[in-house]
Amino acid sequence: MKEQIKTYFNRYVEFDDAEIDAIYEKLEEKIFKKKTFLLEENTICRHNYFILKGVVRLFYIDAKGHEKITQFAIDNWWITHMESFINQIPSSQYLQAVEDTTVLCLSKYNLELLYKEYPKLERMFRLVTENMLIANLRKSDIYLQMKSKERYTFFVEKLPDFAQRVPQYMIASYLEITPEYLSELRRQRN
Amino acid sequence: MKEQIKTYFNRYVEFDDAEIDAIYEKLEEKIFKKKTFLLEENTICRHNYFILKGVVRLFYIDAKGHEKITQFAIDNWWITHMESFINQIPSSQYLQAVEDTTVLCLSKYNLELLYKEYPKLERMFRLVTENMLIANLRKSDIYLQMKSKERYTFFVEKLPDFAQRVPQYMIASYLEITPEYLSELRRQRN
DNA sequence: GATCATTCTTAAGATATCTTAATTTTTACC
DNA sequence: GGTAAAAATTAAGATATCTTAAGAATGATC
Repeated sequence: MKEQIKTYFNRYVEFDDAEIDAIYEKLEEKIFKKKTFLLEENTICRHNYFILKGVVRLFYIDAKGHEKITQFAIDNWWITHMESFINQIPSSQYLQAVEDTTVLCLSKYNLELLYKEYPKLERMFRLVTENMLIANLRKSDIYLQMKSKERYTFFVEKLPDFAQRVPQYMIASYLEITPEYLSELRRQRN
Repeated sequence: MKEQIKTYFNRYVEFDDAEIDAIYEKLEEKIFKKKTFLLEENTICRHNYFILKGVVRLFYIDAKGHEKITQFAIDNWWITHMESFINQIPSSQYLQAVEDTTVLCLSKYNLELLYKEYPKLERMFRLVTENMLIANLRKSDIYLQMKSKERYTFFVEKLPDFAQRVPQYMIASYLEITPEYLSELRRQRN
């Protein structure tokens, strides 16, 4: 487990083993069974989660009572409700395990401690956050340019890791399509 | 001008005057006349721009030849094409002054130098990037939950600074509405 | 102040996507 | 292996939004 996080961290900034050990000590490993909530609506998100293995979704319930998925995350991704975690305010969304998921929990408190002690970590998260921002901007661009059908083929082709581990109605939700319409799109040849 | 950037920087991290001076030296002030391009499609974005005064838009031309605006920025905002700037790859979008605009240009090269010399800056941009990410996620949520009409009233009410300085067809583009349809929405009382 | 360019509006017909509701298929569990 | 729960499909009617094309209004320039 420590190997996995070490490999990940060193992709961004070089940490020596002592540093990794010290950081690792502040992380708590936890298992969330399928359908378990890592975070519920209206509660403050105290952790940023690093997924060692599994799938997690972030979603909210809309005015009509339907779930709308805004983010998925799998192995080697960080997931949290950003606004809630960063500003320590109540979350408008839920974080839930889509399959049995093992995570490393990094509390806001420990993170701030670590930032003080290891400025390198400031750099790492600056880089990680930049990547998240770019990914997010890219997602917006895709939704802006593509119709439902294209979004679906794009998703299935470009993110097979997700497409295979997540039920179709969740993909529909993430792609901002009703499950019924996605079903119709799939029927149209190809 | 230096006062303005000092105030801005100190909102995130405390810098002393010597540090501000040193950072300020690496910034180049520039004026872009209305309709001038700060960045053109297919070129690498070499700078991150801090807007001292003015309005800038980020947009691309879609398959049908229509301009699609993805971001606006006004006084005291950073604007760049993130993916192009961070990874120094050709940009898929244009950056253009909507009105006469004064900016401070921070080159990728100078930024990397400054990161090495002033780790505090690493922290500042980590925080700035987090805020950008949160703003972006929030924007996505809004587009997900609101119909065109609501997006428009939301925009006009919540961002009057933009609404007043930008022509209506640009607002339409930013809100992902055709100008014709926005016109119709406005006619519907209120 | 006239003229050209830019921006905004109007309206009719087209289309992508949703809603609802019922049915079928697949999966999970005792 | 049978039954209940979850997921996926089908179809008909409704609706938000777009497209096209033309005209009106506003603003900028000599």
